[in-house]
Amino acid sequence: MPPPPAARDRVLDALERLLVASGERAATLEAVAREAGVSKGGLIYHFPSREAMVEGLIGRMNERAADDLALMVAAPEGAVAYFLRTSQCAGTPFDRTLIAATRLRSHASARQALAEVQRLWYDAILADVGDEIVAQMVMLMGDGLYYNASAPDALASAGTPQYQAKVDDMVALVTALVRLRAGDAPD
Amino acid sequence: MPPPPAARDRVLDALERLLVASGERAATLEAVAREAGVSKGGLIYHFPSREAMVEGLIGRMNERAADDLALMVAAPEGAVAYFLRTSQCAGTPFDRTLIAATRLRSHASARQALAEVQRLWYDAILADVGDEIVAQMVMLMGDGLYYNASAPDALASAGTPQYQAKVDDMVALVTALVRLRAGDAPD
DNA sequence: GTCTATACATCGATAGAC
DNA sequence: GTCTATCGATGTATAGAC
Repeated sequence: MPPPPAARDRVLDALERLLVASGERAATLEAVAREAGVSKGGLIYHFPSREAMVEGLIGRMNERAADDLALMVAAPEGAVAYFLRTSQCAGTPFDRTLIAATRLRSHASARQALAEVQRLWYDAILADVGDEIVAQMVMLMGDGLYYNASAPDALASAGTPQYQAKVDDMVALVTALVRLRAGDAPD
Repeated sequence: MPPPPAARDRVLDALERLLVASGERAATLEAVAREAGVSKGGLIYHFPSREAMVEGLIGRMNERAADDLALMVAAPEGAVAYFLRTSQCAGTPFDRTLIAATRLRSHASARQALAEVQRLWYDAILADVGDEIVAQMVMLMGDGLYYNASAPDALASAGTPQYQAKVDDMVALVTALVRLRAGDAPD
């Protein structure tokens, strides 16, 4: 298969930046084309409609999520530690794509894709901790980390040593929680 | 003080519904006016610009958040239990207003108002659990609950007995975690 | 494959009748 | 206090040159 045209990826990059920084309202065809450094006509050659452009971003999100999931299940530190650590959004391409996708939740296909990613994450986390409630707590914490990291202001402070340490503490607490549930169940 | 004009509140109600169900892009002046059952001119009498309408919603969010915080600190079950229980979004007016406000995060004033609400919540939760990391975990879980509840699909399934029980389990686990941290600190 | 030019709808906002 | 009518700007999309 031939490499995808570079302009197509530049358009999706631009779309992501606008979505993350300014929300869906700012991500018009004109603004995206300008941000990508192409004309409106050039953009529309790659994505014949706005909806197609949105679908293109969702497709990219699915691809990158699959790659990330493979890293997650293979992480030597465990799925939970990997999940919480990467949910703090250090600014990887996948982070940007995922946050951009959450700005498109008014589109049913984006909601569906995000729900599927969440399901896969949950399965991996459950396999790691072996406890449904703890797994759900971890999922909620991951959602919360993404929610907080996705504020345009917060993106700067993400990945600082203090923040890193905080997440490490949380991982330790979750581990303690798993031991607590497995070891001395009250009843 | 005279009662605020009913049309003004109807407009904000309509704005909330559109934001929650369809996102900011759908919340145009025309659509909001139609949903509220007034004309565009009638809407603009109450909110002279779209920005003023957005500020109106943020103002309502601040009012309702203050009321909710008072309930939270006075809750006999404790701030954490109250916080997690209400974060599952049973569909109260405050829930709708808060979720609608999260759809406006591209507006700096909305981000600022939401950050302030979070700060007040955090203080109340910290006072309850007395442990910074646990308090931050609870905050993240609350954000996660709101994130998941705010999907248009999810609003139906919120508040079911199963969901209620899940949150109760999480409250119990947090309580156990607090005891663990307070009682037998490893070092 | 990318551009310019343009059509047509809809947006936010104004003016003025009632 | 609410309406209708309308403006200029901007939105998505099309046609066709290069």
